Amino acid sequence: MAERARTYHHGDLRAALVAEAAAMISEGGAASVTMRAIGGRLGVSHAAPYRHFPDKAALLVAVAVEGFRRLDRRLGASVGEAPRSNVERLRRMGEEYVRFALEHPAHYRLMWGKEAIARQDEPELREAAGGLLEQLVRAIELHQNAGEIAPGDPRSQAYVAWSAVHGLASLLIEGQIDPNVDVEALIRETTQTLLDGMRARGPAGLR
Amino acid sequence: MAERARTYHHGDLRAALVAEAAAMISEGGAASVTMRAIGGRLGVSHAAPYRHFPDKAALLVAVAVEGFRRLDRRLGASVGEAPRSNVERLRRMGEEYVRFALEHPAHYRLMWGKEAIARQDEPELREAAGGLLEQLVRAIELHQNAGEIAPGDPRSQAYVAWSAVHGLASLLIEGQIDPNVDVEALIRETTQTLLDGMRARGPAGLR
DNA sequence: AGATCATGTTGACCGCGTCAACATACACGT
DNA sequence: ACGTGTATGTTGACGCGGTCAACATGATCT
Repeated sequence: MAERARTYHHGDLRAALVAEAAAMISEGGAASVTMRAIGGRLGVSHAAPYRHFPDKAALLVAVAVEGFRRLDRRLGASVGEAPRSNVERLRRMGEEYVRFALEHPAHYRLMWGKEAIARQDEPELREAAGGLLEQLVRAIELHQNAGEIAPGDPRSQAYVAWSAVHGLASLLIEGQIDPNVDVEALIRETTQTLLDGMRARGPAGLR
Repeated sequence: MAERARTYHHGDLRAALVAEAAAMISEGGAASVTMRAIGGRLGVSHAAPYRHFPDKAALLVAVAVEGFRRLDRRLGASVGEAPRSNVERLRRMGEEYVRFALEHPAHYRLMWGKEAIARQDEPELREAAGGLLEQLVRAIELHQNAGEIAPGDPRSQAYVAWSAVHGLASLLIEGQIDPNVDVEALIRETTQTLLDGMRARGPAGLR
């Protein structure tokens, strides 16, 4: 981001808008992101963004989508180096998921701000979030085949796992967790409990 | 709510504001809650609310606090009728927690909207949310004493459990879960997996 | 070169949060 | 009963932010 700001036309305003919005979210929280401010920071008029996004919500959706993609890539990378047994993949994905949220709290929050975004349908958003789920499902299937976790619909198991890490991430981000607790330990305990629960059920059967 | 609207003074505007705001949130989502609109609906001027709350955030905090209290009471009630063994209490609390969120999505969302509320410190809010945690901790201790779940710091276990149900509630509310899945079944599977994970760990020990 | 479309700019509108100045009514000591 | 102070409401204004319409500029294609 160093070779423009020259003339009337910007070059690639759309991308710049998304990037700048993401940056502002990280710096000053979602409230600091204003159409006018973002335009100003890019040396462009307050209405320029409307040439690329129908409204603010659409811009935010784009930012959220980018967040999902980033998270997706990161989970993929974290799993690459993991041994493929002993639910190690799943564990790493879970831990990495929470860490991502902790590193980018405002961005993560935005990804979930249906209220703020309104567009719950936005196909792009659904798709981006769906990618995450897919990756989770694949990891679960892998562990299932290895007999490391209980058989069953991998999709619903994925939802369970997702719930656990998303919930923990939310609690941490929103400051609901006593600052004295050891966050890393809590993350480990959460994933461990989750994985224990997903391991083949005892003879008592399900339910 | 039927015997006022008579004169200059309202009687108990403060309470009415909180109630009305809560109602509007349920009806039209958080975005529909505006200081002016709420005043209008109560037959009062647009600035009247400022006699009771320093700003909008404060009003929303009050609404959120009320939500936490309601949820707290509800969990307490659900546990009352439960057998006190076999992690039944914990299971019911978890299921009831998620149901509450599903029944009052906008309200539930507000309770977590740090971004929307800003006041992360607000002692009242912390206290209300803390009450929930306390109740959870107590249930866990009870089951621990009965040897039904693993020993260990009940507080961190409570965070784990809270994470799971809060995460599931969020996913459901935000529409991240495939509408075709059986929600009730998913709730049961989530709590079951969680409880299985919390049950006394196998001989392999922790971690 | 000329026409056309995409991209920016300017200037306005409106709603919302908030504040200051003013109004009213209730409470309380006399 | 009677003032009078304080809590509670009202009015009007300000500024900000989202958005739109009208206009300007520049790239692109022939």
